[in-house]
Amino acid sequence: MCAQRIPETESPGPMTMVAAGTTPAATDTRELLITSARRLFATRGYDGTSIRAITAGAGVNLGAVTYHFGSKRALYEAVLARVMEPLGQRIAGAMETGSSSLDRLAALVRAFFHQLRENPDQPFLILQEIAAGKPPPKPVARVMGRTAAAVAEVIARGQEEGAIRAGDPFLLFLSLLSQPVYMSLARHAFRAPGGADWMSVLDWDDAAVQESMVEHAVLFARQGLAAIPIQEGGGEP
Amino acid sequence: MCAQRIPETESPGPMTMVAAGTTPAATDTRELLITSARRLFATRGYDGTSIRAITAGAGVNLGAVTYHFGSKRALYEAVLARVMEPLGQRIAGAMETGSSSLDRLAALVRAFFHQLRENPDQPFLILQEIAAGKPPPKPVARVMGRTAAAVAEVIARGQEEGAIRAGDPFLLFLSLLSQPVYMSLARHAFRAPGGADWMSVLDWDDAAVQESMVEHAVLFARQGLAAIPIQEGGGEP
DNA sequence: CTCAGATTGATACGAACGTATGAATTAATC
DNA sequence: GATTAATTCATACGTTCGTATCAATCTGAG
Repeated sequence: MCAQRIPETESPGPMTMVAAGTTPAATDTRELLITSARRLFATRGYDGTSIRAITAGAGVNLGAVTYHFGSKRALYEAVLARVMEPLGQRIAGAMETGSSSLDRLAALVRAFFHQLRENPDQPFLILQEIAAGKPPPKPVARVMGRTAAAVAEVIARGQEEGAIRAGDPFLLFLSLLSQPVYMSLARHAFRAPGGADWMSVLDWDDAAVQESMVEHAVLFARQGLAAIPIQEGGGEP
Repeated sequence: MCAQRIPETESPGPMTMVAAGTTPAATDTRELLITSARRLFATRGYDGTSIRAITAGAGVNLGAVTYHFGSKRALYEAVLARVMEPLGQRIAGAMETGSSSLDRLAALVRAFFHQLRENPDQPFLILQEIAAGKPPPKPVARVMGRTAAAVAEVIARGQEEGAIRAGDPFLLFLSLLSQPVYMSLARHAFRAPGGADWMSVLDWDDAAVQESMVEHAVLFARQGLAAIPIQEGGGEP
């Protein structure tokens, strides 16, 4: 079985013709490239990662990126697609669990946390381009779009049932998502060398601490969503 | 013959000991560079911005960056310091206002929002390096450290008073901060070209929408912090 | 075995990068 | 006006980048 070129989701098909066939053994090179690129893009950023570093890390020839993906950019998108796929699946799974709307949303937060814990590089890969001012890459936008639609619907239903407070479902979705994303980011960002004293209280690598962080975020989100009267302004009760 | 300067840390005077009080008109170049660099770093990222682009944007000579800052990196840190300074001041101000702890923290969220609205480039500049896997630059870490300490103290006091629910003050601080940061990021990230249908509901540029976003986040944070009994829905520890 | 196509390999190329250098110019002091 | 330091300017250097090129090698079908 031989031969293919630039399969993946998007199909620019720059170079040779595709002799539609099964995946060749050489697909190994593709996988090696994606693995190496994922690691480097996450730790050094897109612009900070050279094709030479990627191919060297993968133990393949310099020309492999051009051959298998057509360009550095296309490889980057392939990495993002690979990264977003399990996230999207996990989110979809979380939205089908549980009984009440609030439970479903709590499951979403948990799913996000666990996904980001198993793939610590994920928030970096996703936020990188966004933080650099560019629009989110296609694979990211796609999964985020699907997620937002599904979550907003659950939120709207919860509002009808009276379990979730009034408010724009999309804004509530953003507030929800902010918890796992921001905290996973902080988890790595605040691993300061020399240990800044103001965060030395937390040992981010301790599994128990991580679990308590998840529970904290779930509780925070749950309270933030709940339809509960809260006294505004003023002082103490 | 050239002279050396490079203040290294941003605190001392711009350059050599100039005759007291007389700022050489050439300090303009420094400001022009910082302004141009800030804009470009925010919209293109550090690696994506060349010294040539910065100097061209500032209308000054190519060598100006090396002369006034010593290196591209030093200019970047100067930009960050410039950016973080008003943020830190605004935060400090917010923490001194209001009566109750909850109000103080609500003021903090509001202050963050308004700061980020007036400086839309700020989250990009701050998150860029973090998202690229590097530790947060010095000026960022400094302000964040001060903020975390102050906020955690207010939270701890609120907990003693019974106004704020139990929980790690630092985690609560992160949940609090996540609201303005994440939403300001989303505000720009989701300005999708072609308008993704799932977010077309929001017109991010509408001032009223922005204000409602702030109020939403404040309410979400307030509810999330509040010491309020919440009925546990399904399986919660 | 043969051979065409798929893949890998070594190398080249032009562009862009950060920085260095030293002359030209400006501003301040005497 | 002369002197000197501060700053600007034009240009050069060495490196690294993404990509292109094309020969070498591998693989499976006939």
